[in-house]
Amino acid sequence: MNYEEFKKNHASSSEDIARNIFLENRDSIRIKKEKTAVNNLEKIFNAVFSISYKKGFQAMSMRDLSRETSMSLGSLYAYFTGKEKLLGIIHTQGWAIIKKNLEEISTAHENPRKKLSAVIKAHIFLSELFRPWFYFTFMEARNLKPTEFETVKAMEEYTHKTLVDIFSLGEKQGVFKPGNHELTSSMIKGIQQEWYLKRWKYRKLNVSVDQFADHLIGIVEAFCLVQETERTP
Amino acid sequence: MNYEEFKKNHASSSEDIARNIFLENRDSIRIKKEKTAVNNLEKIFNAVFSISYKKGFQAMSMRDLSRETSMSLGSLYAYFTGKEKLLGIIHTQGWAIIKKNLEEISTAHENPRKKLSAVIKAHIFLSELFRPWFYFTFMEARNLKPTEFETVKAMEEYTHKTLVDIFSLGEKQGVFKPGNHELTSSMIKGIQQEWYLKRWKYRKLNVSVDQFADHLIGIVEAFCLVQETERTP
DNA sequence: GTCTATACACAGATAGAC
DNA sequence: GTCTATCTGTGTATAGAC
Repeated sequence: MNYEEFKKNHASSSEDIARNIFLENRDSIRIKKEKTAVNNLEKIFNAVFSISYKKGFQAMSMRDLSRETSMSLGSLYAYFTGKEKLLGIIHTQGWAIIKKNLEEISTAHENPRKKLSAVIKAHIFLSELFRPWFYFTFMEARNLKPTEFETVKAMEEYTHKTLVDIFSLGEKQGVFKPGNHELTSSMIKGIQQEWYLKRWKYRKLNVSVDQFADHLIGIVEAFCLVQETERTP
Repeated sequence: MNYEEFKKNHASSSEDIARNIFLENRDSIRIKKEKTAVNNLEKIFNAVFSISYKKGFQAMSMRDLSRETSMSLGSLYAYFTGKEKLLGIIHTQGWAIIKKNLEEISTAHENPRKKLSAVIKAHIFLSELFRPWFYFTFMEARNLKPTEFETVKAMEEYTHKTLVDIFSLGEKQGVFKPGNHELTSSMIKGIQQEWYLKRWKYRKLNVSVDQFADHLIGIVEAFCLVQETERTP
């Protein structure tokens, strides 16, 4: 599985996401016509990502957002009740996207080695496909209300646990070496984060998402796979 | 070398740092008595880290800072000309600390394997020792003026290059396998960042900084060291 | 549905008494 | 050196015309 294939199976356009947000927040959105609402929501979220990427969500003023979307302040407030609500919507939606897609993948494959590489790749490909959502969710998590922040941490632990379980399974089957799987999994997550946090760096180094994913898998397998020589002495 | 040993050789107390900041910014600081200035600067920086950690530098108001330091607004402005200047001082000082210490280390050791592990460890230990500085420098880099932001990127490339050079040297000497050293180095940096960005997680997992560093080195060596069996067939 | 105009709170920053 | 009081700009948010 490479990125192109992954994209075909998992692509939801940013229009689909906007529609989803519209449907889930119909009560707080004052606009009733679906087509207009979805269109403008898409514009709004893109603008939020663009501005927040440069200076952070806190530093983004509603006037900035108004300028970037070419909508007036008054109009903006017809789409969400306030800046905090806007933040909440993005986080909720962001995690929904990630969760939905990751769950699909981690259940596939039997063989631990294949399972491991599939899950690691899927996570990276997903972060590439929804990069603004991943970046935003990581960088702006501090601004969340405690209850919302808890769901973020829970999600972090869920993806972490997925990896740990695969390592444990593989160890039991004698495919992976024993070791501190918690730590190994955390470090893998750190590298995955590197991909979407420092996208500019890899663009500059001319590294494709497939190269990046394969390199990571190479490192992980070198560390955890039981060597041929050890299995057939 | 473990963390305790490292600490003894490299510890500058937060008072030392405050003194350094005082000496380097004497012209913009209105307070003349060294003892008072150093004392209050220390209090100020600790407060900035504490508040920024929770809600970010942008969201921290001068009134927040006044409350946390038990100093009045007027007094604060005797120590720096404005909020932006404060940000600049922290970044400049942060990078100075990191650079000074890393340069000392990367010149030691001849053997590439030892050199690699020393540099990787040193970086992690340093980030542990000056965690607030590392965390702040990473999370608040977006708020810097372009010129200051450039020095941050330059520093990032400097530490990156240090690793790449060690891998190249080791490859030439037949100690390390050939491979994409740029990518390997980047991934190591990602893991190092993981340590100071998610400190809460490792506290919860009960992982010490020594364990973390050793585990990382284990992974890297499994991947890049030329195997015994390959060297003596 | 979208706009302009405006209310009101709070930000950063300074002046000047002590 | 430190304080209180205050200036001025900008922020979020809303009311009401079109």
